[in-house]
Amino acid sequence: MTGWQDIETEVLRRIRDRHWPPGSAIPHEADLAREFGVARATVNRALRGLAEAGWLDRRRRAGTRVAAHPVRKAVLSIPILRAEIEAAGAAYGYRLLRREVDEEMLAVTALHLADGAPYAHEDRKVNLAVVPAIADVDLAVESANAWLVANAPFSHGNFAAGAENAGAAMAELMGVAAGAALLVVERTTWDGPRWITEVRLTYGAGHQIRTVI
Amino acid sequence: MTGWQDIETEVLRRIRDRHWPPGSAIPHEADLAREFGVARATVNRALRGLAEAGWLDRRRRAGTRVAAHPVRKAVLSIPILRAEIEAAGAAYGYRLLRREVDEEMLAVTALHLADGAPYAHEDRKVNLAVVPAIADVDLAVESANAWLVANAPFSHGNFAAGAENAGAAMAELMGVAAGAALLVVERTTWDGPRWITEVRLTYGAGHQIRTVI
DNA sequence: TAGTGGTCTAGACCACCAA
DNA sequence: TGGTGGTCTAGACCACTAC
Repeated sequence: MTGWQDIETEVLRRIRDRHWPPGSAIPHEADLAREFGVARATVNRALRGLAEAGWLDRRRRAGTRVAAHPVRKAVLSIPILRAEIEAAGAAYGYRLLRREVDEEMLAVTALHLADGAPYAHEDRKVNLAVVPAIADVDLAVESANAWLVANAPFSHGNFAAGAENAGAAMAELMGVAAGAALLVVERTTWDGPRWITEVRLTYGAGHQIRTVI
Repeated sequence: MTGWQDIETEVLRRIRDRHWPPGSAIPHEADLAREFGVARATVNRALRGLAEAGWLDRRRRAGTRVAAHPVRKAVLSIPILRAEIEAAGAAYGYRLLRREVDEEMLAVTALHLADGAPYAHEDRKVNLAVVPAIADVDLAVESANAWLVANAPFSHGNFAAGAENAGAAMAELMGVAAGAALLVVERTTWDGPRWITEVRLTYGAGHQIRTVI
C-alpha cells in the first residue's frame, strides 16, 4: 500500500539524504505520481504537508524546491491556567487581588495557585465595549481567564515571552526573593478589528514553556 | 465560487456564533457537502484544517464535535541566530569562546552579536558519533549553530524556555548587571533514536520570543 | 455491525507567473 | 503563453469504533 504518508516519508528521506539538496528543484507532481504509482492528488497531499512544515518551497509555474534554510516550527499550545495546573496533578486555587472599572475598561489582577503555592500572577485589561457581560461576572469565583476563554472567542492575537526581575511587590506575592528572574508572558487578543483583552502572566520561579519541535 | 476556505470560514463563524456551541456535534461531512453544494472531499479539506487548528474534534464513527476547550496554538519559528539578527536589520557578529572535545562529545561556547552588542550566549554539546564532520569545522569562522542547521538535519526535538538570573560570568559576557533576568532557551534535537545536539541559548536583557496566535 | 471520517483515484479546470 | 501547483468532483473502498 502506498499512501500519502509513505510518500511524505520518502520525500523527507531524500531531502535528509541530500539526494535532493537544499535549494534544488524536485520533480513535478506528475512525475512523482508516475514514479510512486499514485494519483497526483496523493502526491500533492504529501508535498503540501512538507511545504507547511517548512521543508519545501512551492510556487506555481516555478515548481517545488527544497527549502534553503529549513525553518523549524514549534507549536505552542495555550491552555487555560486551571487546566494547565490540574493536568500537572496539582489542586487549582484562585485569588482575586484587584478589580477596577475605568470607563470602558475592566482591570483585573489575580493569583493562580497550584497546591496552594503561587503559580502565576495575572494582570489583565478587558475592553468592556466588546464584552460588557464580564462586568456582571463575580471574578472572585470565576477567573477572567476562564470566563473569557468560554465566552469571548477571538480571531487572532499576539504572544510574547520574556524574563523580568521580580519587584518587591511581585516577589512577595509569588513567594520568591526580590530580583528573582521570572518568566513573563504577554498576550493581546482581538476579534476581527476589535481589541478584546490584554493579559500579562508572570509565572513562578523556574517555570518553563515546553513543547516539541 | 465556493472553495474549501469559504467553508472553513463559515464553519468557524458558526462556532464563534455559538450556533454550534462547544461540545456539540456538527452535521456529517455528507450533509454539509449537500448544504454547501460541494463534494465531500471539499468539506473534508475544510474540517480537517479546523481540526488541526484545534477547533474541532473528529473521530471515525463518533462524528465531528466542536472542541470543548478550544486550545489555541501559537507557531514558534526557530530561525538561525544569524538570520534572526540580520532580519532585525543589525550586523551579525560571532565570537567563539571555548571549544573542547571530550571522548565522543564536542562542547562549544560562543557569543552571537548584533551590531557589536551581545545578543545571545550559546552553550552547546554535539554528539560526535552522529556528526563527526563537525570536528573538522573551524568553529571560529562558522558557528556550530549555522553548520548544524545546514549539515545535520534532525527529525525531532524538545524546546523549553525559562527565565534565569545572570551569574557574574554571564553578566559580564552579556553586558548586564549581575542578577539580571535573562531569557534562556534550551533545545535538544534527535535524528531518529540518535541524539545530535543539545543547546542552551541565553538571550540579552529584554529579549522576547514573539509570535502570533 | 453499521456509520463515520480517512484516503485514494482519474480527470478536469483554474490561478499564477517565469520565460 | 505555457507549465506548474491549487483545487474541485464523483465515486469508491477502507479503518476505526460506538452501539
